[in-house]
Amino acid sequence: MRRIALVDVNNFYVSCEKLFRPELEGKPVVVLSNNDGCVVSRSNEAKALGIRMAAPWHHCRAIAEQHGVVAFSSNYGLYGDMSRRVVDVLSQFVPRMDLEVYSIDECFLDVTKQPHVDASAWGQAIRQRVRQWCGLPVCAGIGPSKTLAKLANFVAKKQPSWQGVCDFTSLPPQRQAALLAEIGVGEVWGVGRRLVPQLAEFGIHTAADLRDADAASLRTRFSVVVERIVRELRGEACLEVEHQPAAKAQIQSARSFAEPFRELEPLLESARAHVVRAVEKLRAELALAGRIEVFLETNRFSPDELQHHPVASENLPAATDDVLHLVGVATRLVRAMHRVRFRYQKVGVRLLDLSPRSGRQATLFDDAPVRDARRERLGQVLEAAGKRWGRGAVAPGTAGLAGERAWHMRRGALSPAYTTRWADLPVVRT
DNA sequence: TCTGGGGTCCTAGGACCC
DNA sequence: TCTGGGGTCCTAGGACCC
Repeated sequence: MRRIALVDVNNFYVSCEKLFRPELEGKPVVVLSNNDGCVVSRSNEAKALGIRMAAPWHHCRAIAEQHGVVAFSSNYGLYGDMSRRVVDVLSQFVPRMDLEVYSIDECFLDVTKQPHVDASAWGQAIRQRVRQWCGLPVCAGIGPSKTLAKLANFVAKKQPSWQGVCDFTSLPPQRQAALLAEIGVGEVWGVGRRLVPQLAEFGIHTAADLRDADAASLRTRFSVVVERIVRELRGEACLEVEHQPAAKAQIQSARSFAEPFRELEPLLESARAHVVRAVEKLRAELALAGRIEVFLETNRFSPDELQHHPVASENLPAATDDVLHLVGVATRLVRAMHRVRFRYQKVGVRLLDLSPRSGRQATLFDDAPVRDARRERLGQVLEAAGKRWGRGAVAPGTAGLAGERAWHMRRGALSPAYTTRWADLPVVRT
């Protein structure tokens, strides 16, 4: 039987912030999304106050003030660095081949080949070492499939008696069934809020109900995805632990503004900056884009606002990572979509049809290998400058330089870059 | 006043081809 | 008046994840 562990950090972003602010222990703390828009991480105390995941922050203001909730803007530099440290520790417990970094705060570990008799003790050892070396609390769930590992992790987190580790594989079948019967079907990985009421029509309310449902008829009614969830719940590993991340199919850069704009110019600047950022990511992927898409959005949440959500895209004559060419195309697309009567709240750029850079395809009428070489050199220089002085330090004309943009985002409560900037290192007093 | 950003996968349906 | 069968490719939309 396969044995797969899911290890994740509890309340990850909040735990990172609390690590450097120990006086916040026991206090309600939240971390907000970009633009300080939504709550994306909550301490247990904040959860207890009824602050919901993804709740708009301005809806929580009253309760936050009343209970002294401490809010942070998201500090992805810090979280990314802490994430790498956790992965480093986990790599000591399984070969790199058997480790999948699934998200910024979660890893799947394939422990099938591990010789330990007692997976719970092994999980406790992981907890102890991550706590000691990174200062972060983690939980572990172990199951015969990824879906059951996820559920075991959920159980380990919710029920204190497990002490943060639940090995589903070691439980007798009746005990497994009883656990699954306590868990709402919406907690199952892959069952979202739309599916819950539709499954209820089939009399499926708990994880146990879903496991025991007729897989074939669910496939007909829904899709192969739901069928696969059923099989995974039965202990059949349909999903592998993938140690190598799959090549990206698309790259996106988009942001809401602090204030909406009618004018063309800030939209152009923003779109160009998104192209620059997307190309940075593209180059980091060692990939080329075959198509670019640009979109504008008005404020979807405002019923009084005139709505406009145009999308425009263009196939590129040859797959490219040429930032100047892409800026030119994006500029043209934004100009064509923009209408002055709307107040735009968001601009975004997507690079699609990605292909590996090594497989670069010249066009039939490729007339300018010399220009290509110069453009390539320019791309490298921009990339190096961005790494050295920070993103947006150097940008193609009128992409707007960092620090002087009218369309910045709100980030009112940002914590220091404790682990990634010398000036922000915490000082230890003796 | 104030509602994130970045992804993936699946399916249905239309256009088109032989 | 009759109007196949099989296939690909593309796009839009829906659902999910963190």
